[in-house]
Amino acid sequence: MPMSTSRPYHHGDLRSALLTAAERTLRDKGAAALSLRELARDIGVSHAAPGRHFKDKQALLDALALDGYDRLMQTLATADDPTLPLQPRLTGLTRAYLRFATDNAALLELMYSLKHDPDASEQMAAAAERTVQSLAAIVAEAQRRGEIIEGDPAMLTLTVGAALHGIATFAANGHADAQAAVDGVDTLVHLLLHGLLPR
Amino acid sequence: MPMSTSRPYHHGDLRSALLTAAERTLRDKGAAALSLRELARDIGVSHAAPGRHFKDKQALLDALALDGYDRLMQTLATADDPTLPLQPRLTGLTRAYLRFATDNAALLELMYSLKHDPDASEQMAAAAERTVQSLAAIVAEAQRRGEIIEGDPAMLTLTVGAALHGIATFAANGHADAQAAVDGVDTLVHLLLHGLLPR
DNA sequence: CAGCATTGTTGGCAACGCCTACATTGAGGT
DNA sequence: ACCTCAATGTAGGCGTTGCCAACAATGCTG
Repeated sequence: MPMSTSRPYHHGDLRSALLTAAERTLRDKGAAALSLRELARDIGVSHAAPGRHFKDKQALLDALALDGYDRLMQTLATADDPTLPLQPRLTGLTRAYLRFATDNAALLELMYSLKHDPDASEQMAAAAERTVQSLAAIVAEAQRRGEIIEGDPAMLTLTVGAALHGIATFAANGHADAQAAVDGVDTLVHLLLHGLLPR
Repeated sequence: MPMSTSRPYHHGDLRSALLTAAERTLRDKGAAALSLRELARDIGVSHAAPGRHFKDKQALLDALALDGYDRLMQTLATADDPTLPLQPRLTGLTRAYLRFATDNAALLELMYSLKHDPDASEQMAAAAERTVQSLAAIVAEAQRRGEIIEGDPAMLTLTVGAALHGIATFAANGHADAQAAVDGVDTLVHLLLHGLLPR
């Protein structure tokens, strides 16, 4: 493998090299600052080479977002401890989501961005749906155990999911101080479970 | 005013014309598809004219976002009925926010976007803060009336705000069907108030 | 009415996304 | 072993964009 003197004509794994470099740029300078030509320069290939692997700039962004969903789901799966009672279990999940959101703010924004290619949008929706499903499973299980009230599990999931997503985006955008948000997770989950009305 | 034959040298109100046209493009084709030169063409001025009113493309986007905050706050203020008990009051507000989010999805995405000019970011944060404050006032008032539990009002506000914001972005992004979200508002607010635990 | 700040115009520059034609490579079939 | 061919990378060009500088028209203000 003659890699020391002159780069071989074929890069070998340009596609993943592009994704890695793009992820870095996304993290550092945001999605709008991402340029295919600049990526090509950084990697050391010609300006048209990326076109072989992504028909579009948007196609690359879509791939990045899809990978983000995978990583998010894996993060949540790792953080989830099914042996815990509901409240600490949700608290842990929320913390994990919050950390992911603050660590990957630009990526999260991209994942939730409105303009993806129609077909990529389907994959996106499917990925999001899988994430929601894992939450729905937790809710359904808690219902079975009698830990939480009965009622349309989809609505319960939607409510919990909305709260989690909301706090995560607040943290990612700095609308709520990140550390304050993390500290407030216990309270937030508690409020979600016990409600705001006096008991 | 010689406006019939040849446009006068000065447009008269180019700044607001730009904002209006930009709003339309934003709604139709998204923020990324917005081009200063195209706006200038549509309005009928030279391609450099917008530069007199917005130093940057980002400056125009920032102005658009700030206007969005104003409109959102006005929408919420109009929808708010302080004479109502907490639950229907919150339900009404949530519905209004949901409608705004679905009617102005691209604008909302822009408003919550990460990359604004630093000074514009301050105004942005201030605008968001004002919106949160109006919600905080409702929470505080409900606490005074004994309608909801005591405790750090900031945390209660954060929780409610996160849920509202989450459901709104879900609806705007189509992750939850818009109509389903609207129909679910009653349930969502009810869950927020009563909690998920059995009583 | 003279001067000057405001607002618009023209032209140019570099960068970008995307396209087409061509070059190099590796893998599979005979 | 060869030959073909799809896959991958290169070179160049086109149209558009954001931004800048130099110049022109306008209208306010002393």
